[in-house]
Amino acid sequence: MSRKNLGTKADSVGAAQSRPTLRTVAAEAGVAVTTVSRALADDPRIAESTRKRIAEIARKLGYVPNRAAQRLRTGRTRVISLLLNPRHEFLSFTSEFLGGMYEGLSGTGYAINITADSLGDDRLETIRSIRRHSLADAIVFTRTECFDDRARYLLEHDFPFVTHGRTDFMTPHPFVDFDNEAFVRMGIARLVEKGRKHICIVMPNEKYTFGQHLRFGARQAATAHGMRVTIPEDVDLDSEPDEIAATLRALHAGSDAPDGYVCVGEVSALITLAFLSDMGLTQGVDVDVVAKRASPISNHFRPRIETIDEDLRATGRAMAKVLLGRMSGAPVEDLQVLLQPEGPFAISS
Amino acid sequence: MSRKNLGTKADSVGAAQSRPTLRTVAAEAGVAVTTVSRALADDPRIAESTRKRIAEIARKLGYVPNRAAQRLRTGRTRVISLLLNPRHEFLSFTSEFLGGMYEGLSGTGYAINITADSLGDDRLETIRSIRRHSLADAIVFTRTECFDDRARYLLEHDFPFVTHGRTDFMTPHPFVDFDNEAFVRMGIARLVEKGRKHICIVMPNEKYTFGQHLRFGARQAATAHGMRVTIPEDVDLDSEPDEIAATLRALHAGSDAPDGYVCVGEVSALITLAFLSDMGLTQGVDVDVVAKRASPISNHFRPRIETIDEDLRATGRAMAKVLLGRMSGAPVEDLQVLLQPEGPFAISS
DNA sequence: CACGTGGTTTGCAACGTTACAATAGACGTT
DNA sequence: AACGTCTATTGTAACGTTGCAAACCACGTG
Repeated sequence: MSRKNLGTKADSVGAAQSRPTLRTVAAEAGVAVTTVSRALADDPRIAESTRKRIAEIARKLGYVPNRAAQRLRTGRTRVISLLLNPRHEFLSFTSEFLGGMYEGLSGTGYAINITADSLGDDRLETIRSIRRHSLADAIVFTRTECFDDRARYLLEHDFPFVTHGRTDFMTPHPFVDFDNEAFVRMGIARLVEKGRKHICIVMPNEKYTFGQHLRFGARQAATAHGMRVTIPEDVDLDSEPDEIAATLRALHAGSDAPDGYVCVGEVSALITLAFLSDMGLTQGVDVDVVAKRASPISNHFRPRIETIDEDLRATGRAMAKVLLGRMSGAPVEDLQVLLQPEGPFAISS
Repeated sequence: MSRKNLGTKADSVGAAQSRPTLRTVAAEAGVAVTTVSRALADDPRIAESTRKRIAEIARKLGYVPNRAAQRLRTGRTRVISLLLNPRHEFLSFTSEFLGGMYEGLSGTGYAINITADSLGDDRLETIRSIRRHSLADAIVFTRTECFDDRARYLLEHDFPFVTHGRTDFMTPHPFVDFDNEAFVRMGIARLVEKGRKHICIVMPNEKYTFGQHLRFGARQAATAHGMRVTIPEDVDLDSEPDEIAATLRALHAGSDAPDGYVCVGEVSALITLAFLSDMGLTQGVDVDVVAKRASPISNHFRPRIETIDEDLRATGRAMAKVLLGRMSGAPVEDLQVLLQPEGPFAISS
């Protein structure tokens, strides 16, 4: 039971119960610890033959590297922090996106760590803490703002990060974004095809860069098609559903009410459909709705609406790729991805 | 620029740029490293006066403990792994739940790590890997099955875990569950109040324990109220929406069609409402629907349905509490939480 | 005045890994 | 035969923390 190790170095069997370490493997292979470390890291300085032999022995012994020791030694964590805002990210967004990131990181040894970015008052505090405690090698966040303080902080400290969405900073940084301009143009074009004359965009948010892109794309399309486009002010994605419904109602009450709606997300779509239902308006007759679909739940919305898709799983995968690129020092121009919308699709199922 | 440290021990200033360590603090305070370690860990062996003094110095120097070193030394990670199935958990479920867990763990120094539990073929492999690589101190998973292989494995290896949902194992283990029996009884009772005669439960899954509870509760309620309850077979939560709709349609086509529906989740509710809409059935007239509400999106469903709430945020918080309890060795009977449904509520907004 | 007795504090030795400088062979060149 | 020049491998020393055994220091006691 308590067989003690006597030899300090030459014990090839030794520690019966605990996990094998580099030393165990080295003893078994009759080489130095360093050699094993290098061999397993595919260091070219180790001869192919010994490399193979050591790999085989390590496999046989069931050796797994101790992450904590690696972290201590190298200072890198192999962890990526995903910042989530628990007040906002209650939607399917998170999971699809997460799944994609996970796919993209699988096999790389990187783990994803969830961090809520604003349980306290100061969301920067969370990021500072990640940096100071070395909790992650890189940070990802969403709902990027035009002059995002998080991005500014991370740029200043040269800490690897990737944003979902662009910023308006002069300094380029890695991002993955959805082409919301194209999205809104497509949405409006589709509604124009259907003969709609006055289109309401529900509900971009000026604060976020993607809101700016939506506005810009909407204005472009309005000019191109010579038609009316309304973007309600003082109300946005983050507003209470009641407020949003009230705004839509007010807009509808005026003369020249919208007869087409482009919804920028799934909650927006649900709210819009609820509004139409409450007002007794019929989709496809009185008005038409086109919405961004980012998850399968859109398929079940009734009345059916047409959708233009944002592939969040692909977004997550792209995010992972960009992250890995950032950490291996790829040039920033290769780390800026703009994903295109697909559609419009009529929901069939 | 390259000022070298000369003294090995007595350098109180030294390393200008890098993070202060225990040694730095010790040097500054003129005490041993061990003393600092103990002082910061509130070890009673350190005199109150020195403890305070050291704490103050540590604060001033901006000392933060190196997690990697702590992990290496203690063997504990301060990480909790949340297993998610990327094929299933695409819903708001995840985020609300996550938010709650995060709240519950905030201030404890524990981080949440996301792990997809079945990107490969074998979901146990993921868990083995967590155990073998010491990637986490505890594991959380959802969609618990009656004889869950994950739970069995973790029980066998005495690895801390908490399930969302119960199992049928004899060995008790920590869990947090929602009282689905009570939920379905409430749902049926409400439909009975509304004069409904034949109720369909959409769509529990036999495989999961919660499906069993739903069935059991439904049968109980059926007997109590002397009414008909149908639980479609061969189709469940995880089925394709098309199949589910087809089943509902088939059921509706038969004589004695259901006139009341209890939906066990938000997707189920959306699918049911879509089905009703497609069939031209009017909620509140031809049929009534009661659904579990687990996130704010239910509020926007139209036609409005009554809901019975599962508070996922509270679930997450309870989860965190149970986890902490498990890791500090609390008796298992204190680590079994059954949360009650609230409602029924008529959606107002 | 020597002597335990507690409460405090100290040094040392790990934990498992990797970076760095050094060394041992093998081999062709002068 | 002595010399450099590779290439493959080795030892040693950290990284920052905590557990353990030992030591210190008043202080009251016999």
